[in-house]
Amino acid sequence: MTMTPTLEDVAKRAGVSTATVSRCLNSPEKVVEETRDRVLSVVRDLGYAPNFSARALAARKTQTIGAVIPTMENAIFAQGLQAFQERLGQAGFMLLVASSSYDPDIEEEQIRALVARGADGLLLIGHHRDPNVYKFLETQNVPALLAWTYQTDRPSIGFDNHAAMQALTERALQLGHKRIGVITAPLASNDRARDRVSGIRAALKAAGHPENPLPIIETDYGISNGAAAFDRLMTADLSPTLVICGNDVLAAGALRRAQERGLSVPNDISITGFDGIELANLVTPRLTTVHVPHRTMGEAAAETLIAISQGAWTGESLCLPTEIRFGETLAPPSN
Amino acid sequence: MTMTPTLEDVAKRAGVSTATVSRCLNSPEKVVEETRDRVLSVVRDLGYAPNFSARALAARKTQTIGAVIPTMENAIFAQGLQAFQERLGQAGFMLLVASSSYDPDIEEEQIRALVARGADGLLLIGHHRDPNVYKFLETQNVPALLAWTYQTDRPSIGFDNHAAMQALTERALQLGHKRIGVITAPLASNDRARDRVSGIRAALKAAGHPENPLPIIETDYGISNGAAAFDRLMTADLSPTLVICGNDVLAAGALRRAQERGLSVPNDISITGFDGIELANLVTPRLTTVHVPHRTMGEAAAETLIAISQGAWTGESLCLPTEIRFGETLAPPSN
DNA sequence: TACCAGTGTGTAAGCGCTTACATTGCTTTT
DNA sequence: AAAAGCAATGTAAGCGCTTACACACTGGTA
Repeated sequence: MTMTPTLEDVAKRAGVSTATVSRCLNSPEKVVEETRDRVLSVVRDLGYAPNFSARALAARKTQTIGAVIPTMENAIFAQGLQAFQERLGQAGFMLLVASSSYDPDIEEEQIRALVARGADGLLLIGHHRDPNVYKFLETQNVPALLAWTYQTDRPSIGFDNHAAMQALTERALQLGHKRIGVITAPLASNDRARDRVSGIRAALKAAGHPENPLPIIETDYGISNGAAAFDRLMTADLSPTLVICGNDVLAAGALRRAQERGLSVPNDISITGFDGIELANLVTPRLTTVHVPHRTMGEAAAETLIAISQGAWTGESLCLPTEIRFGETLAPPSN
Repeated sequence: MTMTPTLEDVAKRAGVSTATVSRCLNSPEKVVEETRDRVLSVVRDLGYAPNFSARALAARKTQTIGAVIPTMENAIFAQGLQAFQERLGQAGFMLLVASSSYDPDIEEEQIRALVARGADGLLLIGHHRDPNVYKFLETQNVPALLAWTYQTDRPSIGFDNHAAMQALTERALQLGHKRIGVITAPLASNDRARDRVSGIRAALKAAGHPENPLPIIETDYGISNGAAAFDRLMTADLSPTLVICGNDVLAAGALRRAQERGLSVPNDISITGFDGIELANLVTPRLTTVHVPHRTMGEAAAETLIAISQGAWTGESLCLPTEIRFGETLAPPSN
């Protein structure tokens, strides 16, 4: 097994010191052209690539940003993350991604792993986590930016889940809906979902609705889960005229099952989503949903994190506007 | 600014040597319980986290696997990658992801970056790339596993794009289709797309079809792109009775536009997809498509890469079976 | 009692880089 | 012609870990 070439190998072969080779690679303007050409051609011949660990150890920075997201399968995060990584790449940063499967313990583990790997900064989803995690990040001096949420007490970049869902619900209530069901992602491990549900409750309360018997079905992400949840909602005593879903995927599943059950949407029943992913426009009829600017958020997150890592940051959280996108799944109740 | 604690800080505070602290962390059974407890409690107090770069440098392995995928936004890769990373995580490996936006130069850059970061192995999508890239990987002694493709000359794990598409096309031809159009991802930068199109051509040839005037529209990933491509296909002289799409997303876009144009699918026109993502089942009517076992592939890829990195690998490429999933978008031509 | 194996720790030599500082050999300047 | 400045390069001290090896102690065993 051949050893992979090191800086020293290059230096020896080019007849210079390791310092000069290092300079050729990192600040070429400090080396006279002749030397530089010679060194670089040796680099090419040997197929030399710098050892990142050694470089990071010596230079004390990694040009790496870590992100822990709940899942990669979710189109929401994928799109934002893609934008995030593109922007990072432009600035010469790499992205380390880990996913937690919505499990706080796994998330903490991943955060520690990313910090250990020398991430210059971290992107985290949502705001709710064990205070020790935040303490740990402070001790380690690793800045963390929260996304998909908006908080004033920590650096964050996202939107107001509560207010957005409240606005959508109010709109629906104005149409006269009284019997309402909710399908949401599991609340225990998902603060965005909780914020959205609290937005629904706030709207109900403001409209003077009885608040107790709000049927809520919690289920994992997935179209078929949305469909199953819809069934459960319909077998409850009260058959709703409006089903508010915590995200578009669940809504798409609910919509499909409604149609399979012979219900006409929105004539017999209204259904709303949240997120505004492409899927919302693809189903028939198109979903009425809350549109979230994912790309913008991802790009802004990258810029913010880079700024933080360079010590140039104002410390302001950013709240992006969301907007209700009207499809054809929301209408006044028929009875 | 407080310095983050090092092994030595812990050692000093616990009154032991750095070697002992290191042992407590990496092979606890070698340290007597009393010492270990003392050390670990100091670790906790100080919020110590090992410096990964230093560890990697000293131990000469990173427990990190890199992956370069064309895009994160694509549900196909997302699902496989999620499975990949889950399996890696179980084995104590981390995943470094980079995306290339389907650009070979960017891909090469990303590969170099991942290698420099000490990836113990790489997951790459597809097989076609500059020979120098493979040479570089060999020089660096970094094993690479190709996925979403099946090749016998290099370690790979995937499926036969050509054969799968050929099978689907043959099936369609048996129904009597004569006028056929194709919508595909850009061929230049995507060997899977090329393989699929060559599968179509092979089927046409085998069935004795004239091969030259096969209208092919190349377009980027995206539902609206699929729709636009469908329009272009229909404005061509020959209006097809069958539109074969290179992936489900393009197919979904084509389907939607067909319906918007007042065409009944599959009565007036048949449309097929490829990939078998959830989307295929969500549209109405459901897509007839080729189903690819993404999770299985992702998991197998993880296991293979771990095996390779531990020197325990048989060297066999793996070809997973695909299967035609019949929805309701394929039927005999009406005229 | 002297010897040994076994166990728990310490010592110290790297791992492959970066970078502050020292050195060399020119040009300029005075 | 000597002093000074400057540009290009070399020297070597780490960065924070892992781990081979050395060492000290224990409790058998001969």
